[in-house]
Amino acid sequence: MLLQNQSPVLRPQTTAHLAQTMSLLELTSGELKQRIESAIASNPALELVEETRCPQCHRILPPRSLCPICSRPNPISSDQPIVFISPRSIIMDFEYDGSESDNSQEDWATETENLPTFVFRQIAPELAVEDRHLAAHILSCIDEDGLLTVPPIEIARYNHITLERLHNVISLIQHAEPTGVGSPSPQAALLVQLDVLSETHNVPKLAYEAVKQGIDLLSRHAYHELAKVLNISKTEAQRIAQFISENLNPYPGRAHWGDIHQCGEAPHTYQNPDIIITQYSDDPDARLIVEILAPFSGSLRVNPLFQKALVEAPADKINEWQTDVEQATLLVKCLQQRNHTLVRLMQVLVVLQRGYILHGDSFLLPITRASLAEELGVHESTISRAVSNKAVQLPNKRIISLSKLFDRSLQIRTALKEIIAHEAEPLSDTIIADLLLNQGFPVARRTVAKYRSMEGILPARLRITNKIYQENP
DNA sequence: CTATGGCACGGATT
DNA sequence: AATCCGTGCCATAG
Repeated sequence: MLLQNQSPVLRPQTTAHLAQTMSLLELTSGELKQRIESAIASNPALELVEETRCPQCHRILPPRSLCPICSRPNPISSDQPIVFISPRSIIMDFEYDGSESDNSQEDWATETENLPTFVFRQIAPELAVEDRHLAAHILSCIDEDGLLTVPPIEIARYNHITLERLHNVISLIQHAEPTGVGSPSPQAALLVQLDVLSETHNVPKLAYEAVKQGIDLLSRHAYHELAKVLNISKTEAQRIAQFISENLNPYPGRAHWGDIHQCGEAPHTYQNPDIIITQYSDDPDARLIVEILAPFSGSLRVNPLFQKALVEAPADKINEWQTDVEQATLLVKCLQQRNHTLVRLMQVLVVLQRGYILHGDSFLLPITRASLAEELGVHESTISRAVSNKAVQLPNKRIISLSKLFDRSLQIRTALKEIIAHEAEPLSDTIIADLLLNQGFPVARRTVAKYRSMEGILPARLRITNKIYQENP
């Protein structure tokens, strides 16, 4: 019966199988959840079986499986991490208490970019119902820096509304966390931040003017000119500049993503993890535990009862039922394939990047997707798909994009930041390139320049001699 | 003359 | 096949 069933199913659909596995691979757990929910809703042959729990640690487990952690004889230290699919679903609850449930929610909730979601949640209560769609639209236009790149007029025209109404909504967005998000320019973001800051803190009187009139001077560190414009002394100007660079952020979107300024519990993070890495104990040699989050508790399978019933199916239904079973089988298989791939991927990856996972940016090894693909014996595009769009939570509670583990330049960029942070006097790009070479990073001078601008570091000429850097790990 | 930013090419990524 | 990123070459600013 099995053969009868499967050969006609699998042979013609091998390509479909492959294609579906691929498409499942690149899904976030949240997206996967939706995908599976809709599949279950439309296909009676699919069944979600109940979860079980490990008697010792109460982890939720797939049915009939042993707890991957408690069942290990020696779980404490080993090079090999424990990697497993964890059906606990701490995932993606985009609902906020409002009575919101219309289509605009889908628009943004399914996006993998979560800064918009984060902001939307905050402003939702204050938002008029008819402006929700508008807010979602605006938020979707925000770039990684948290700035609104599309000119407001275009948005207004597109939605057929007045500029005034648009500006009301934008202003609401700007005053949400991170303050200034959704501003059309760094300058506007700074102004909003000053505005908010002045309600609770003592803001230098001229800071506002400095930003308003001297934004370009400020960014070039041209203090004498700034002083002239504001009609104050140069040291005054420097003080104001200092205040601004310490308290304001021209790119509101960058603040929360990478930096480690809050070490406590994870604050609002913009992205829900797909993978969670924890340490078994405080021992630095302790084994790493990698949980790949499945989007539902329990596990998915083809309903055996339905399959049995197939034999006695009424004549008019038999075709329909048959395809249901076929599709269900396919989906389950693809899902297993996805999980299998992810597990193997993480197993290798975690071993390789252990240093980074435990000790931070400067230990990141430059791994290429291609090399990993070779090691695993899969096509590189498979890795590429598996890696994209996924977020991973590290033991220190930071959530980063999985693709960061493949970032060839991060290690160098942190080294570069180190150098500049500790420099006694501004070093030119050429010298920095040499220093990096000594540390084992052969980078071109030109590239140093690029990394600098990436990190928002000014050219040597414009740096102050003994600049104090706020961000120190 | 030196330090940088812009443009374009080749390899990696998707 | 389209796109992104590191790099080399050249023009420009100081």
